[in-house]
Order: sequence, then C-alpha cells, then structure tokens
Amino acid sequence: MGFTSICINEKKNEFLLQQGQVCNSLFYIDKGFCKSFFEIDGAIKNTAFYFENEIATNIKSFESGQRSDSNLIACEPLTVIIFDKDKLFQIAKESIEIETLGRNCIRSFAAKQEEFSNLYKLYSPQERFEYLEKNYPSIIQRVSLTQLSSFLGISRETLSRIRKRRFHK
Amino acid sequence: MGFTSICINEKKNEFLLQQGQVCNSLFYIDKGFCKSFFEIDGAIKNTAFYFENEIATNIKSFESGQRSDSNLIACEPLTVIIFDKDKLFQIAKESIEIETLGRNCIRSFAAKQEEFSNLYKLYSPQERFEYLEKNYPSIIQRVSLTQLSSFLGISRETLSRIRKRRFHK
DNA sequence: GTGATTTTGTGACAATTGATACAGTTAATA
DNA sequence: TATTAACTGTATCAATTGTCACAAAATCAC
Repeated sequence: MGFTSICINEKKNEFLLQQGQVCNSLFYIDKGFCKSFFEIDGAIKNTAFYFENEIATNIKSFESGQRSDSNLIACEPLTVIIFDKDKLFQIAKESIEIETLGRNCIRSFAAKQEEFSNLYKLYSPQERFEYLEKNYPSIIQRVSLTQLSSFLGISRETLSRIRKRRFHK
Repeated sequence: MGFTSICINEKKNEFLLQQGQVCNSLFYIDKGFCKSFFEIDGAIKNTAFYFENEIATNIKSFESGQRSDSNLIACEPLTVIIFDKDKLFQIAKESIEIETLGRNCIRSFAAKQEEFSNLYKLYSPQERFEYLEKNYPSIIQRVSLTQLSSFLGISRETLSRIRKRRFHK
C-alpha cells in the first residue's frame, strides 16, 4: 500500500498548483499560508487565502478532473500535507474514519465557499472588510492590503479609503 | 428501514427552509426552480437560484448542524426530492453507490459555490452578467431582473443600465 | 547598512453606481 | 374582465469607486 499523504516544505512564492494543471490533491496547511489567484489581463486577482489547519485546493478541478483555471502559491514558507485524490479514495474505502474525514473536509470547504460567496451579494465593500475583521482576523492581519483588495473585489485605493474612514470615526 | 427520499410538490412562494431552522436535507429539483435568500434590514437579497437536476441546500447548516441564516423558497410550482441527512448517511454506509452519489453532490455543490464566488473577485458587474448569459442562460431567462440584481450584487437600476448599454452596441 | 523593491497613503478627476421617484408595461389573481 | 401587484425603464443627483500619478514608509536582499 502506498503513502496516503506526503509532508512537504515550500519556499515563499512556490506553486502548489498551476493554471492548466489538474488538481489531484487536497493540501492541508500545517504552517504558513497560501493563496489561490487568477491572472487576468496581466493583473493578479486573489480569490482565497488558506491558513493553518485549513484545506486548500481547487475544488472544481479536483471534483471534475478538468484543468485548473487558478493557481495555488505559498505566501510564506509553507508546510503542507498533500493528500492524493486516488490514494485518498482508495484508503477511504478501507477506513470509515478516513472516509468521514475526507467528506467533512469537502463539506466544510463548500460551506466556506458559500459563506464568502454571499458576502458580495449581501454587503458593501466596507461591510465585507468589517466582516473579515470580525470573523477572519487572520486574513486582515497577515495579508497585505494590496493582496487583500482583489479578494474583496475592490481596488487597492478603495481599501485604503475604507480603513481611513474607519479610523476617523 | 425508512424511506430514503420523499418526493414533494410545493406551490410558488412556499418555503423549503426557513431562517433559524437547521437544514437537514438535500433538495433535488425535479421540476421548477427555487432560490435562497436573506432578508437584511427589510430588503430581500437573493444568493442562489436552483434549477432542474440541481441540488439545493444550505450547505453550511447542513454541514455544521447550525441554524440556517438563509431561506429556501419555491419560485415556481416545484417538484423536489428531499434527501434526509441522517437517512442518507445511514444508507450510504450500506451502499457504495449512494455514498458516491452523495459525495459527488456535495463536491459539485462546492465547485459551483467556488465558481460563483470568484465572479465577484474577477469581474465587473457587466462582465458577471455576461458570464451568466454565456454559462448559465437559464438564470437570465427565468429569473426577473428585480430578483437577479441582488444575486449579481448590484442594484436593479444598474442591471437595467447594463442591459441598455449592451443592446446599443 | 544600503540600495532596491514592495507596500501604503493620498490627491485629482472621470466613470460607475446607488437612492429616490415616477411612469409604463406585464403578470397574477379574484 | 377588472383589479391589483410586480416588473422594467429612466431621469436626477449624491455618493462611491476606479484610474492614474506620485511620495512616503516599510520590507527585503545583498
């Protein structure tokens, strides 16, 4: 029987997944953080940040076997545990615990996507920023404003203005 | 052994799930369509539309057992097949096919959430509208502009302007 | 420590969007 | 059919945001 998971150390700016590849892994973040991003017309658009004890992946590629349209890259020196899809499914058949674990990972990943997706429909840019401050402070604390702005769906300058408005209240 | 699923007909504007309830079901849409929405300061904010052959649920509540913060309501006369969570898990243990089916449902639900979540980070309101036109025309065709606008994260008037701009090109 | 790079703040101006209001149209219902 | 409700378009004006540009501050690499 092969290894279920592999522990790997990555330097900053090393890729876990590149656009065009098929994502066959779930990446469990042990230390550091990473992000997924798109490059559109030369501009970097960050779509997610993943921190310690979270699962990073491109669920669409992982689920369908299609090529990934986004990248996963280390934002800091990173320690990740890589769960290979095939091996995960294989071992899941033999162990109900692994099966449950894997299913919970996907479910919580889905729940988080749903939560973040709703932010853009329900709240203004400023309210989205405040939501992160309250519920996901690690994003605010560890991600630079330049990188955070595209995640919030706004320009860097607007994010700067939002912070300014808040401090003057 | 109890029933795995129940087939139900709902009239328009009947609830499948109400805010404050725990979502213990996956709703497979057989005919018609439904939407999930929030009510914030008296305003209705639509966050998803589900059509034939899709799974509707509040994945966060379903996953965690917490109370749902959103509602699911029929937009047309609706035929749904309701999969109860506990029964689904029970039968999944006995049948690998059901287990695989359930897992695929969750995965494809997650993939779609990820896809829609990215729209707000990558594209302008107009580009989001065009994305729906191209990839999810049924949303454009079957949902009124008034209802669609909050899903796109913009006001009804802005959506009206977008359509006007496009027709004049 | 020093120079280079990245990040952040800010001003000016154009473009977009939201809010409000009202009118015409379409759809739903009794 | 008649009546009501919901939907759509649009005008006006205020507020927000994006873009461009530049300077200060912080961080990184050697």
